[in-house]
Amino acid sequence: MGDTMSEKKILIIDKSVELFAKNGFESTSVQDITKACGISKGAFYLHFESKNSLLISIFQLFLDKFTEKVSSALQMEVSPKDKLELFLRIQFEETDHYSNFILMLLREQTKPDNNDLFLLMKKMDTQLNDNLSTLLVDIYGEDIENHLVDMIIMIKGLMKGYSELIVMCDSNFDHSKLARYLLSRIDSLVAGLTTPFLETNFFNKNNPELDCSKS
Amino acid sequence: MGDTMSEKKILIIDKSVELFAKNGFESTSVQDITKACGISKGAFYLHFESKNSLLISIFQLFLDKFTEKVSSALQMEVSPKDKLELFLRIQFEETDHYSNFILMLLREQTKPDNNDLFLLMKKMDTQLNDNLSTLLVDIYGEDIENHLVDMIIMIKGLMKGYSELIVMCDSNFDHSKLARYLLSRIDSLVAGLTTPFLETNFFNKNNPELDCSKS
Amino acid sequence: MGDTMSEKKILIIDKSVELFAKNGFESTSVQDITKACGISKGAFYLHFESKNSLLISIFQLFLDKFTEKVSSALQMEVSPKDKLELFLRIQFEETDHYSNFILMLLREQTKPDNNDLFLLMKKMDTQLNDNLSTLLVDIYGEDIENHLVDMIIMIKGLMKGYSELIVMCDSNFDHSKLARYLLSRIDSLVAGLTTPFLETNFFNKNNPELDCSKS
Amino acid sequence: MGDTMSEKKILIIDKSVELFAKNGFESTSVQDITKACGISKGAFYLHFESKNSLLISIFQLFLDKFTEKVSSALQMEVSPKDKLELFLRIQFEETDHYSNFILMLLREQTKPDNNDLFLLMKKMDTQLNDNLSTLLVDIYGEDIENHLVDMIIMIKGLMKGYSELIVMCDSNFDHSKLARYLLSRIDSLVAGLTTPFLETNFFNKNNPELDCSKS
DNA sequence: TATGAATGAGCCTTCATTCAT
DNA sequence: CATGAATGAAGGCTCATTCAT
Repeated sequence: MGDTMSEKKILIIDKSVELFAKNGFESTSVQDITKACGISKGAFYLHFESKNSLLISIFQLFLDKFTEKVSSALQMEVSPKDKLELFLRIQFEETDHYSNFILMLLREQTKPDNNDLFLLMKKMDTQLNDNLSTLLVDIYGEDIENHLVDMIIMIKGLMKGYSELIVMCDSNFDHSKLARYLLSRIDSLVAGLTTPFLETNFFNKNNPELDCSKS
Repeated sequence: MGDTMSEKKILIIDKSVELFAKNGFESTSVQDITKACGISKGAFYLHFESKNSLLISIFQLFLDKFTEKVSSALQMEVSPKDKLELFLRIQFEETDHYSNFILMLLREQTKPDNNDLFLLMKKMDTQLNDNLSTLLVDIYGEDIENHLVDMIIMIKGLMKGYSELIVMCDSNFDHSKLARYLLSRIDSLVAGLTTPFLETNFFNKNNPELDCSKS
Repeated sequence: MGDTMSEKKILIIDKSVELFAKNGFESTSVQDITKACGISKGAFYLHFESKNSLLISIFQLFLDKFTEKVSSALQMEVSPKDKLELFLRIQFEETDHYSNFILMLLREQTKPDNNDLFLLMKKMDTQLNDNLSTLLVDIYGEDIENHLVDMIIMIKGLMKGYSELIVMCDSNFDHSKLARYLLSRIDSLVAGLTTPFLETNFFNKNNPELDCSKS
Repeated sequence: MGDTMSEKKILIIDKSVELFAKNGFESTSVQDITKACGISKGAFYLHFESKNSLLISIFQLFLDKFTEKVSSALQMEVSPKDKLELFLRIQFEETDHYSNFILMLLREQTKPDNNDLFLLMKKMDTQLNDNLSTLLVDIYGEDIENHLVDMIIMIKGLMKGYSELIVMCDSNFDHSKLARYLLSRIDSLVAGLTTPFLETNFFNKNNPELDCSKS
């Protein structure tokens, strides 16, 4: 997986992302994929161990790209608020790109074989939480700490609300504008905070193993 | 379906909700269901026409209960704000109950046969939007109208954020307290509104047929 | 079976003849039959050992009625030619009545269980052959004997040709007229006979066990 | 279907013709077929879309061969009577080959899916009628026209009478001799014609759509 | 590398038959 | 006599995966 990928492998991934997104994982047969790629069924298994491992490869690939984008954004020398805006924009951009596939992913949860996938998704969510934490503290100072958990839940909620719009409609939203809009909403939310709903250590306390912070 | 259900039928629904939630619809075989119920494969078809119709029955059942609860809440003689609070609480309570199943539902979108299901979900979402609209105008007056679409998207996002928590963790949240908390957050959001992101007629404009307001 | 039949049993036979004729034996379920009769599935098995035994009962019943009609006709004191005419007419009348069912019967041939049915059909055909033999000799004298086998084959062919018409179309043919018409054709055939095609002992020689004279 | 067929496909057709003929279509499972062929269940679907489409393929195949044989015969430069003889011989030869299967075919009338099959059979019968019409007029002149419908019914009856013999027994009949024999019988029939039984336009009048001339 | 025929487990569904009531 | 819920074998079909070429 870490290897540079062959053209064929990339082709398979591209086409299958498309098909999975459109029809779902279970309803897309290996045959469908190979036909879309113009290759033989055998060729598929030359590149992937199984249909399931393809799914994991795709997600891994997505996660890698995403992580890289985000971390390079976070290293830029701009104000914390600009960083959060950038961060939000990246979320929307990536959602826009992988959207349907991501939606589909949410389905194939806990099957024994897909446990690897589950772990990957958990890892991704943890990253997201950590990044948001850091950004929020950078922006709003240490006073926000009592509200961190709530804020993260809410921000992810807001993002998901608009992400779904991006997925469901083909609306070509202006991601930059949307990011700025949400930044402003976040400001409002923070301004009105009084008593937190969730405890500060909520993420650590709940389901130490199967962490609750899964999105 | 409206009939009083036989014990067996209820058993099948209960177990299948559980299994669908855990493994997904496609990955749960009728065999799995009947085994979990301790009945024969044939017995399943005594109660449901098909695996698919079971899915629809479940959703219909959920929708009926939910609709009833909501509409009786909306008819209570309390302040608009109290109504919204009640409304939110009901969402969380119901989510808590059907949780995983609902999550799973979001997946089986495109299958031809599940078109009925899709329509049901669309209907439910439209109801949700309408109810929220009315409540918001009641509370914040006509000035909110320009922001209705954004507010609905955001409120649904916030609710979903916390709903997922309810689903993922087994945390016994205080739904009342959560509703009050969110009410306060909604106040903050409204207080900070300036320029809307989405147009007022967004729901009507996008995919008139296959309305975008699907959640 | 020899017993006088209960009303219920007759009801079942009537309805099932109809259904078998319309949809075929395999495609008609016991459920279909009991629903058409307005009785429970259990009641069916009170009257018939199995679906298969029902089939045999029906055929037996048909055969009994038919045999009786024919034999009473053959005992009438009329000219041999009139007897043949009567004989032909009965064939068409019965065909008209049981038509679709008879057609259907031709299908469920040799299945292990239906061996009884096969024997019944063989028996019926043998009777038919014997009757035709006697009548032909009565009419055309001993000279016809060399041609008996051919004549039987041909007469049955002619009858079947017109029987199919009766079955396929709903044409209300005048069975009497048709019988007279065929009588005339048979005359023509006999008039032109020269060298037989089949040997006199054809029916006895071929397949002693599984006699070839099956229709 | 027009393609040259793979050996495997031919094997499946051969074995299934045999099994269908012996047990009927409904009572022959795909499993039965594949077992008889020594292949796996899945392999069947590599060659045929469905069990039903196999049936149609077989019939189509038979019809093609048959049509070709007949039409090449009809183009030969011989006397009309010789043509009819040839025509009859071909019927018997082909019957001899596909025999039981054809018999079985007559059964699966009403199934929705088998509508294609029904149309094919109707087409074949219409061809048969047309060919016989032409041949009869060529041989017996225009005087026969009033009797065409009856003659066709009767000739098909005679043919069926002997065809069944071919099917039921394994008798190795001399098809040539049989054809000549029947030619002579047809002569006798024509010689004795007086008043027709069926009207000239019978085929056109009855069930214009679902023509009655189905055999 | 690449192919695609072949496999066989598994899926949804139907249905003849049984049996407790 | 009558019921109908329950059974489970069997049917048509799909599909991930393998393997000889």
